[in-house]
Amino acid sequence: MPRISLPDGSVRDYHNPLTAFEVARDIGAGLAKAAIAAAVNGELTDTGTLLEEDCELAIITARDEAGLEVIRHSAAHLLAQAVKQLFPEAQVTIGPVVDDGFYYDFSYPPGFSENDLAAIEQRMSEIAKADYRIQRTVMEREAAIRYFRDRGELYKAEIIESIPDGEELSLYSQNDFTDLCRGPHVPGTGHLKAFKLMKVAGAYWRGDSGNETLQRIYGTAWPDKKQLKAYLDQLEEAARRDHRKLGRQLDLFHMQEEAPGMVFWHPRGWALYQALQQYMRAEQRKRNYQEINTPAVVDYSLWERSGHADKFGDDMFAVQSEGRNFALKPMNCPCHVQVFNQGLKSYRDLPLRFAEFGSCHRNELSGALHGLMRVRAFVQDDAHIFCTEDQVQSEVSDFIDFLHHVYHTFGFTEIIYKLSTRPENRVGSDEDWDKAEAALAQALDGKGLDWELNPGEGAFYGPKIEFSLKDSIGRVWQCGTMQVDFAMPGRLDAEYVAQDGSRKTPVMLHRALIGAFERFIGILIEHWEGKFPVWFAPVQAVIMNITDNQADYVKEIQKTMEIQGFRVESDLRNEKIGFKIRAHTIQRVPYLLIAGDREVETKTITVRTQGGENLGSMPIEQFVQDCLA
RNA sequence: GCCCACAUAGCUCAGUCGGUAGAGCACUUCCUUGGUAAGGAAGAGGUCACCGGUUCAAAUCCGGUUGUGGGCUCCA
Repeated sequence: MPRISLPDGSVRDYHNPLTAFEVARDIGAGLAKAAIAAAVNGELTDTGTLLEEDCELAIITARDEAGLEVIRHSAAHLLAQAVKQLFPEAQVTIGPVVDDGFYYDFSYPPGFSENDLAAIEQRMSEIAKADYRIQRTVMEREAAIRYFRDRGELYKAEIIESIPDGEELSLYSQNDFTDLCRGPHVPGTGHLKAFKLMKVAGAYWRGDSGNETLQRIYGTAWPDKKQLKAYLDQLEEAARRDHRKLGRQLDLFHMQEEAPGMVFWHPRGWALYQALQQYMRAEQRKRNYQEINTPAVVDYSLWERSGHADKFGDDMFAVQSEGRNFALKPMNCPCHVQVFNQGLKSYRDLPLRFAEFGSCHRNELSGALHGLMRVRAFVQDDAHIFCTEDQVQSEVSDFIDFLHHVYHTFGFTEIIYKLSTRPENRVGSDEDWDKAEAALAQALDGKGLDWELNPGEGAFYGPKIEFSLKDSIGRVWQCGTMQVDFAMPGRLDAEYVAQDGSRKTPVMLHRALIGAFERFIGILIEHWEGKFPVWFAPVQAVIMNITDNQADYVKEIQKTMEIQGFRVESDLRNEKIGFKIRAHTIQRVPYLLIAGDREVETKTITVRTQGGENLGSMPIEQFVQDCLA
């Protein structure tokens, strides 16, 4: 005699056990038709779940966020069924829901091509149209292993073997296809109305690059066609912000075959770079960092002593000269310790903060390169803080304030915080790790930040906080970092004289705010869609004449402003003013200054913003004061 | 590095069945001196990424290399 409580507060009594679907049908035919899952006492389950006892029941439809996940998960099964029908020798592995969609990994050594996707998607549509019922069954572990092994699904059998004993194993069947799955799933394939296969990619079995490469097919799925279209439109919109496209359109930088993963900065792009560097330099100075500079090519023995040769090895560019082995530095830390080691340091000198816009080269895997986001030559806003253990937490706390100040200046509000803790292979005592991890966690908590724990992901020498930002299509890129290091100062013989006259090894904090200039600028280009604020814009204003009569006047104004340090260009081309305005608007120049006979006469310029607003005529001094200063 | 795809003029892209290449924008010259998102005309510009193969003939078909894009792994 189950008593069912519904979300609207109403209660229904039934004489016999019944399924969630039957309750929905009892409430209304429309709800029954839309039902794709159910929440029983808050737990998501199938609409076919039998309700035997009193419970709270919510019928989940495609409008619910949980419903969307169910749809995507079922779409993954739909994909797997279609693939098994078209490619019977393919083996299924896993098919989870991801942001905006789903994927399914198959073992299919011949590989899928993009042409196959169209056929698979076609078959998916047919299966969806047939509206097969999706049924859940439960199986014993051994029976399930046998079941999948008999069907040649060795990966599935392996997955089941790795599931702990005692857990209930559920299988979902639709027509000729059965998959191991926790569920829940939509009641029938007909509920899957709007999906699209996006791409095929390689992926490693169990995420290990030593394992077999599986074929991963990505897809997206939505409650209806309209939402699917909105999503596809949004992707197209995001592509317009792509920093590689804008980099070309705005003439900021280029890359070419002869220097894969390395950037040729053009005048306008380099202006951005300089603006960012000068800003960071000024902010660091305010916070008592001392700027240094260290060599880009360093004898390999230093990398052996620092431990990087072991861990970084192949990622370093080797340089040979006169029989000596050098490497282009992949990071700056060992060099900073060399600066620290010059002269005897006292505890009174700590914390000592060395900053360097350090040029690094890393021979990244060719497949990892990605526009400005992942390059082989980059400059970090790197700094190393040498301090005592007691100073760690306050330094970390100050650093987070610094980072927030900078990120907010650039308009970033969505920052992802991750704390990575001790890995299995590590140096340093457990007490050291306890202290360092606690210092980082307390600094994060002290700021009231919402952070994520990454257990075991820390560096071998210490724990770290990662600060990440998103690009235009939501990909997450790490920018800032704060790492505690117990190992390197000792390995490289850094020490200071403590209060009691003894020699002690300082703690070293590795930290960067923007991370790599290249990546950060890439993110900034996408963040602002190339419409940089005036202080940051490569060209802050373009002055243009109406006719040749004003050419000298325009040149004079350009000179005046350049002397004051502004980035100003003139456009004296024999073109109509509308043409020039269009050209520089497309180039995202914040201010367009127009000079015709009227302006020459009154010694003014007429100001138009990038957004098309007319600010009227004013003397050049007023423009500088109101708009540029 | 691995999987899939792509590479044609400075840029964005056409190029069917294998028969030696086309547009728009940009560029150069001339006309036009025009007041807030494209004035007009003419011209120049390509060993179709590179190397090899098939063929009477390759931008086109096949193999390889390099680079790029989307993922995986790795990472700032």
